[in-house]
Amino acid sequence: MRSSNGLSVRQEKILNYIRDFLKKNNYPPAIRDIQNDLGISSTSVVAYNLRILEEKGKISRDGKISRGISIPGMTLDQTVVTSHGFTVPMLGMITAGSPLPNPEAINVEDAEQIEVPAELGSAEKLRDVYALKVRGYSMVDALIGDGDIVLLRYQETADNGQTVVARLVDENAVTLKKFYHEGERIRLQPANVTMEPIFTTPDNLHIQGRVVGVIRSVE
Amino acid sequence: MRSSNGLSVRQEKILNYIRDFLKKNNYPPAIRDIQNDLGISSTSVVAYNLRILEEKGKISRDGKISRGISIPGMTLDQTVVTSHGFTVPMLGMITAGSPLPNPEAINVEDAEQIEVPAELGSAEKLRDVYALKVRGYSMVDALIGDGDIVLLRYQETADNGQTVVARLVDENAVTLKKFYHEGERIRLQPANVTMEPIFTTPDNLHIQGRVVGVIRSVE
DNA sequence: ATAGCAAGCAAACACTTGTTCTGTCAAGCG
DNA sequence: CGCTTGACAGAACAAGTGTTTGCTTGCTAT
Repeated sequence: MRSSNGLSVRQEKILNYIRDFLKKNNYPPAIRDIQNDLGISSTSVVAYNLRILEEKGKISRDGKISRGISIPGMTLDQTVVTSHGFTVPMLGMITAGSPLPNPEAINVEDAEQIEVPAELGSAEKLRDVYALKVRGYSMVDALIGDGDIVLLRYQETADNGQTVVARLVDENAVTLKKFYHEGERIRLQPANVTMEPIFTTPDNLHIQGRVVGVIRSVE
Repeated sequence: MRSSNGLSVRQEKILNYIRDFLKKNNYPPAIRDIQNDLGISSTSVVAYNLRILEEKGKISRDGKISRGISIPGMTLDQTVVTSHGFTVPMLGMITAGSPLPNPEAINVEDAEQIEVPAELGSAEKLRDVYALKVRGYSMVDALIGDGDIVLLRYQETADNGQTVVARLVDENAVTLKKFYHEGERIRLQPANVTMEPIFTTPDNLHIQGRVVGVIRSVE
């Protein structure tokens, strides 16, 4: 049984194991680490599959040298707290009315990461931050336009006037709007004079994050 | 002889060697790698100094495990296709009418550098890019608000409709406006319905850059 | 069936590599 | 002067680790 990328299940497991091991320890695993932790009966089987992984370019090895495995695309970098941005996962697109996959359901590991300028916040502040690409013009009066990337901090509550990603449970829709709690009801206000607000109840609303930054590329 | 950080010369050499080795190979060096490449006579000397480096927190080790050295602050990260952001100098503030120091006169080296997401352009495209912080609301209709950081590519010409930093020679003023070349005259148009355009001649105008990106932090 | 082959198994082997033990040497100190 | 301590040397040892070899399996094409 093979998966779509042409690797056997075992090879894929090994590859993932190496990746995880590297992330965790910052040095590569030994063949016997792989063998034991994946429950493989013999080191030669691991060696055999590593050879194939190398032929396919998934890993590269420094022959004979212990733990001489590395994964192309993974590099050891000095993280300089002061001058570096941080990366946040780009989880998709948002349009008024279009469904957005639940961030927690998404494999954040696999999501494309985008770099965020340090000016937009410290590492602390950027915890639980993700990015969405905006489609449409419903927030132009809030200076958010089509094609902009919005940075969102995941939170389930908001203050009046904040711009939030709101999920309407019944409609199963997700939308980017300004949030106003008005007595018993919630008003979701587009920042565009030509558009009407949406009214709903707290029951029907799940806030999925609040806008903390905007990034735009001008061509 | 010790250096300012309390490490002996040899310890510092070892530390640097480990760092370099990691960058180069993406896996840690063995004690004998260190020994040979630094011309140290015995593995025990290396082990001795490694112990000290660990006590001082400069490295961390996974005892007994071969090549189990890592440097706190260096982490193995998946570099996504978007690789890294780039830094551009933050040269100051811009408001309609306020003077802007000539970018070439500024010591770019000394300017505060801000990090730019790779999404805003490749290294190639970001050549000659600088940043300014926007004061005022003259460009709100172009989705640029007070406090936004605009990224500008230095260029002396522009196409109609592009947002540029324009210096009015006679007035000795600098302003962020949309650029329109209309026959013999130039129209500098604020993106704000409540504000009037400025008309001038090509002689009196020096374009100092064009907006290529916007970064906003929302509190 | 039978040969071929990918994949796996088990054990033995040899090289790597960290550790430890025993000294040496110079500097600081009462 | 004898003692201690930091730094280093050399060598032997014990794990740690990659490789190799020979032997199954199970499947597929001939």
